[in-house]
Amino acid sequence: MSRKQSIYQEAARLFSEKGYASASMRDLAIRVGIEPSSLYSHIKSKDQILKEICFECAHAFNEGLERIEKVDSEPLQKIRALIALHLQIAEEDPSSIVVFNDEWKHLGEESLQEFLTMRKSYEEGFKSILRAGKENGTIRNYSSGLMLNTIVSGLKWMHDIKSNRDDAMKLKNDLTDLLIHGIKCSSNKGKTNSCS
Amino acid sequence: MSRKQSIYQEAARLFSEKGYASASMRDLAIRVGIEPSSLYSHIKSKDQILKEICFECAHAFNEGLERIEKVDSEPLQKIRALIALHLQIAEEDPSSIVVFNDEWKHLGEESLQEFLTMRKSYEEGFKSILRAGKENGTIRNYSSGLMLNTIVSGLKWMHDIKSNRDDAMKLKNDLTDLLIHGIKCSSNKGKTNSCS
DNA sequence: GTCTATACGATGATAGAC
DNA sequence: GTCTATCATCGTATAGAC
Repeated sequence: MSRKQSIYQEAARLFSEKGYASASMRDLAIRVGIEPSSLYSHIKSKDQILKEICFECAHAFNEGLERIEKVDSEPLQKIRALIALHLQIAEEDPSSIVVFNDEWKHLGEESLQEFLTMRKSYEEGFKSILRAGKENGTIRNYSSGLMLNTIVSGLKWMHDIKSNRDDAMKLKNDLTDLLIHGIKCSSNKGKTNSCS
Repeated sequence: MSRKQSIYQEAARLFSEKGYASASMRDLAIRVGIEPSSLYSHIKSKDQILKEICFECAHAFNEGLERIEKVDSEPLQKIRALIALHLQIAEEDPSSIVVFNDEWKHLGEESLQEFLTMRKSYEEGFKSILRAGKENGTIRNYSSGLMLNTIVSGLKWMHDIKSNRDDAMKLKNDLTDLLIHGIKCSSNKGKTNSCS
């Protein structure tokens, strides 16, 4: 692993543990094992690190969404796939996802706008799928914003599940089922308007 | 409102917006309308403000839980009451709840331990109710930690619902139903083991 | 209680030798 | 690329006049 990679990795861990504002470049240098000033041979600034971490995650979500949108399947199956996407991204890089979730507000003005635009775009795609499910009677008639926010928030604690737990797979399946049960229409013998 | 009260109120708003570490006493002084040094005639330190905000919320949750535990009602009804408690606390003081949710990790060593103990106690009470529901067949057989975390996380986004929205009540009811649907056993004609 | 003045440590970042 | 040395700035908090 290159020094640059190691800096980004340790930064994600540090930012996720202490928060971006409380994490100093001196802390980071210690973890990397060099002097603080040496960091700047590899990175431009502290803000730049935050920016890259946040946008890498944002791209992962938006690309995942695009992939899922293309598949021809039921809305409820697409929501399952989106939940799996969240769990997969969180499992692959738990530190980065915490930074993405909690520290994006420290992005600079211009980056922040771009970030929020990307988030908005993701949320709109997510809600479109929910709406399609409401229209064909497979998803309950709650506000799509309500369902979006509840599902996404309900997934945010999962990063602190150790992925080496032997029951990690069961946990992920159960969490998915719990959330799906919350929005799924209990199909009453094919009647499409059986949702409360 | 006393100056001290106004300092705490503005601090909660400031900390919730910028995060505890990024919020400076100079920022706070500007919002209150006095010089930074004057703050210290009313408060002991920045840490002290954080401490009071966090523990006030923590007490509200633990007292609410105790109240609910005493009532003689079905586990599922108690979970409904707990959800209502979260929504009520968030509605009463949205800024403080954000600080409670996101900034507790900046508490000092000794306060942090006490805070985590209180949280643990709340979580154990919450899980006991879930377990009772699993045992009498009204709540699905998921891990109680899984259900606890998903419900509590799923409620955390609600603070940015403006309480003056005319559909705020419907949103709260729908959110409650969504979460309850997730954990409720679909009762199959009285069979107690009808949970998947 | 509020002010002015200030102590003093920590911060992000740069300059320049090697 | 890494170091030592350093800068300018901002942080929390205190002292003491009014």
